[in-house]
Amino acid sequence: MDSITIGKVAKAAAVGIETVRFYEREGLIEKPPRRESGYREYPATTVDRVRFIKRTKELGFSLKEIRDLMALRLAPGTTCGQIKKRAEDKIEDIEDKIGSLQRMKQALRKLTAACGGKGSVSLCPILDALEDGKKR
Amino acid sequence: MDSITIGKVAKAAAVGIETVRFYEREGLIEKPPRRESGYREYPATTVDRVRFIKRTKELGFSLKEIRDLMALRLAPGTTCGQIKKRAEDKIEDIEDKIGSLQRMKQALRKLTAACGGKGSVSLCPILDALEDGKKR
DNA sequence: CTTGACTCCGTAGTAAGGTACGGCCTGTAG
DNA sequence: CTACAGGCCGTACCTTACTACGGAGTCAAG
Repeated sequence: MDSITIGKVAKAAAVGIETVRFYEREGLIEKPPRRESGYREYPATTVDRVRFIKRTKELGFSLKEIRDLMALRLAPGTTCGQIKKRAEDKIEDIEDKIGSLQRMKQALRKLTAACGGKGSVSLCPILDALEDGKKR
Repeated sequence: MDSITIGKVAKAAAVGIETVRFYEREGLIEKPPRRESGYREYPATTVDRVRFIKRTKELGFSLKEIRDLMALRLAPGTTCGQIKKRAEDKIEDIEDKIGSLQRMKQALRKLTAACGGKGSVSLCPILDALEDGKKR
């Protein structure tokens, strides 16, 4: 008897019970067999699967991408290179996001640099610059 | 007669009409006076306001933060320094996000470096590492 | 005057990733 | 045997920032 209940899975993987049920609904984990009572009976490996999801999510993959990744793992003929490609694509995604954030930061830096911080809002160069568009 | 309809505001600010109505509902722009027919009559300055929202959003502020910012602008006694503080706080937010993304990227880099890209998925060091937790 | 573009409103849906609720049934320790 | 913890289900709700829809009334050009 190595089957465990949903509560144990959740606890072991450090997620909520509702999250496990949610992942099941979303097709991220297999529908487990049930007891007579309807209770889910998970194999111990489900914990690993949930942890996999959790870690992969932390690397910036969406649940959809994770589902794809797992399907890929099961598909016959998938090579390691295909997985690597996903990871490399994700690195690019992340780099794009970083670039975008850095541009935001630069723009904000310029604004704060222009603002001495003194005086009333009506003269604030930050608000001024944001509102520009036509006047001034 | 310098009042304009919602369509003109939307077009001039390059947003959808629904967006303008949405901003009104959300308290980001004033409720404009109406014609007999119910049509909104915007002062031309509304375009600047919508543009302000748009630009500020592009710098990473949420609509809620933008609402606060605008309230601050109207509040008596607000200093330019308070606005500057918001901008500086936002820079910090952004830096945090960048840091988090950089950590993700590093982790992904390590994974892809470990993977030659050859062989079947069952041996993929990427999937392996993500699943670890206990086995291996 | 007619036509077609514009606007009105309220409600609902979208994506993402869960979280919560309520009412009921089950499992188990003491 | 009795609590009480744990699990079941379906549905609704959360956040953010919109976007869409339907059916109606209105405006302006020709």
